[in-house]
Amino acid sequence: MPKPVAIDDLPKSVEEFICFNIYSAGHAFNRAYSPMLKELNLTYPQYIALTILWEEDGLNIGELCDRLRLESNTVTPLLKRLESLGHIKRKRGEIDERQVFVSLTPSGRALQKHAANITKCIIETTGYDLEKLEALVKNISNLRDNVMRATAVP
Amino acid sequence: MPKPVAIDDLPKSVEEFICFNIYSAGHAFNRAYSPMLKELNLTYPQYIALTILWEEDGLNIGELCDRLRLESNTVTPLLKRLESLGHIKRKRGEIDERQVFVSLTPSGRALQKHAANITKCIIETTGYDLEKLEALVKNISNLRDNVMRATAVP
DNA sequence: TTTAATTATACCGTACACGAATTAATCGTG
DNA sequence: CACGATTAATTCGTGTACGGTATAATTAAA
Repeated sequence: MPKPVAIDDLPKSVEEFICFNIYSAGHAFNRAYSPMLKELNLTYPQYIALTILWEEDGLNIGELCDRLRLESNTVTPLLKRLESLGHIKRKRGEIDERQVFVSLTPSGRALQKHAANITKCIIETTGYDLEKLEALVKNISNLRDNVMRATAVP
Repeated sequence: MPKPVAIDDLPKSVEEFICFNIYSAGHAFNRAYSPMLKELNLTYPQYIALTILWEEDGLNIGELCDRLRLESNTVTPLLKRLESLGHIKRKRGEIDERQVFVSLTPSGRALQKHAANITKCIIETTGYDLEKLEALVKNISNLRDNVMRATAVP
C-alpha cells in the first residue's frame, strides 16, 4: 500500500508531474524514431503494430488493440493504411464474421530486418544501458497497468 | 557512460520497449484525466498549458512551446481554442511584433481551484506514493532530456 | 425461436502533433 | 542605409487518438 497523498506535497509545476514527463518523453521518442521510420515510409504507431505482428502474426483487430492499448477506432484506419502500403492483409473470420484477422505480407515481413538497428539507435539516444532501461520499463509498465486498472469501467 | 548495447540482448517485444511503455502509459494517463477534464471542458494538452500559465503568466508562444516540448504549429491552434473558450488572451509584443504573449483571463485563472484535486486523483490512480513518483519523474525527465539532446539538430 | 442483449468492427467529428511551406518582423553585414 | 539571413508565429496536409454512434453478426433469454 502506498503512503496516503499529502495535499501540501502535491507537485504544482508540470515539470514535476509524472503524466507530463511521460507525455513529453513520448513525443521525444516519436521525434527520435521519425527520421529512421521516414526511410521506411512508416509512422511510429504503424511500426509498433508491425512489431507486434512480427512476433505473432494473424491476430485479429481486438487482440491487436489489447496489445497496443488502443481503441479499435484508432487501429482500424491505421491498419487500412498499412494495408494500402502493402504490408498487411485483412481477412474476415470464417467462424465469426465479425472478426477481422491481420496477417503480414512478404513486404511487411521484410521490414523486420531493419528492426534491430532501429532499436539499437533508439536505445543509444537514451544514454541508458540495457539494465537501467529494463528496470525503468518494469516501473513504467507497472504504473501504466495501475492507471489502466483504476480507470477501467467495471 | 552507459554500457555498450549488446545486439543479442536487445528487447524484441514491444512490451519490453521503453518507448512503447511510455507511449501506452501516456494514453493511460490521458484516459485517466479525461472524465475530470471533461467537466471543465478541457483537453489534457489544454490543461497542461493552463498549468504552466498558472505558474507563470504572460509567457510568449515560443516560451510556452519550450516548456510544453511542442512545436509552435501544435501550440498555436491549441491556444486559439483556449482563447475562444475565454480562458486566455493573446497579444502581439510591442517591442518585437513577431512575438505573441499569452495571459490568463479571470475565467482561466478560476480553473486553477480544481487543480489540486485533479492532481490528487491522478496520483491515486498510479498506486504510487509521492516519494516513488518523484524518483520516477527524475528518471523519466532525465531520459527525455537525453533523447531530446541526442535528437536535436546542431 | 423470435426477440433482446452483447460483441467486433467501422464511421464520424474534434483535437492534437508534426513536417513543410508561408508571412511578417527583426537582425547582420557590408 | 540596404538587403539577404534569421526568427516568431501561422497555415496546411497527413496521421493518430478517442468519444459517440452505427452496423452487422453472435449469443442469451423469454
